[in-house]
Amino acid sequence: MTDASPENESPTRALEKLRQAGLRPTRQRIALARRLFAGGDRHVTAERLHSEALADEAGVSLATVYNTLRRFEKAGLLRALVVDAGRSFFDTNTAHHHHFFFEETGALVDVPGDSVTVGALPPPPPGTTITRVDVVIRVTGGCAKGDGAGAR
Amino acid sequence: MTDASPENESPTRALEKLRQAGLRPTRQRIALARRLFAGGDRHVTAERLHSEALADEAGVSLATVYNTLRRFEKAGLLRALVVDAGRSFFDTNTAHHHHFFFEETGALVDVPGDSVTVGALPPPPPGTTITRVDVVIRVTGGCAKGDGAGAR
DNA sequence: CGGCTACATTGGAATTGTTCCAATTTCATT
DNA sequence: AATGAAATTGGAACAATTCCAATGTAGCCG
Repeated sequence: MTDASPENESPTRALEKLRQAGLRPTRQRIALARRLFAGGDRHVTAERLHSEALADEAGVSLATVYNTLRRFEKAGLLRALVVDAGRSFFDTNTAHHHHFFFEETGALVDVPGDSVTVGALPPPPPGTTITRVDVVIRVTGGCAKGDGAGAR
Repeated sequence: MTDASPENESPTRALEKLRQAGLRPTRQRIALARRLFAGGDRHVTAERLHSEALADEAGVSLATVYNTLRRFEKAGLLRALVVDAGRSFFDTNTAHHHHFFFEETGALVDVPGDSVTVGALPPPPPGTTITRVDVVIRVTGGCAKGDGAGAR
């Protein structure tokens, strides 16, 4: 039986990620990395991850959650995105993809595969380079499940 | 000579907008509406608009700026957008269009015309309706001018 | 006009999400 | 085990925004 819940998941994947990023594998980082990378793709806020991590044996302070998320982001393990005022999401899927945003619930869900294509891009203003193109499809009315990672 | 600066601009357009939205044309709202709607399209933050409005005769408090922006938005006179953490922009162009975001300067500029086209949209999750699709093209390196309204 | 009422404005306090900081702890190496 | 660099932590500091209760004003009605 292969139980993939963050709790029981072998820390292998988490450790890999940390080593891959050249980050010291501390107790806290491992705990956070497990929660982030054990299952499928996730979209978490700092607060959410923190409250989850409280359940873990090694308590993790909110400051550390913020530090860690920022480090992970800088290391390319996460992508930050801002969709509504006042909170940032961190997306464990760093590949190029887009999002549904449920206006009522504030949930964020990956758009499956390549079902969004941006046609022509305008030339970037002279002297600039495009670093990334974000598409957010705002939807309303659904029963958005908390933290979806969309289809692959 | 047709001077279109907010100061001298006849309040006609501003008043129209207010009446159109069924909002009481108070001194403060008129002042703000003039600044917002007198020239071309704009992208302002609350703080920015507030500091501009201090120059106007009728002082406008920050609280009122926030109230007014929210009302204007609800009335469809403005569109709010959030691009980076910690501040909202209000866009006087409520038509369907997209944006360049200058990562260094935090400036936001309209993408000219229809030069971005979103190809296929995925079906919205069951039970939901798409309210809007935002495309943000993040660029870096340019000498972003403060508050651009892009080409038409 | 004078006054009534509902709506607006205001300053300041409160909230929220996030960053900063200085002191302590932990990791990795020797 | 000792050491130095890097990480963690609680709490203070911050910035953007909202809330609140008191005051002011627009518009209406007689």
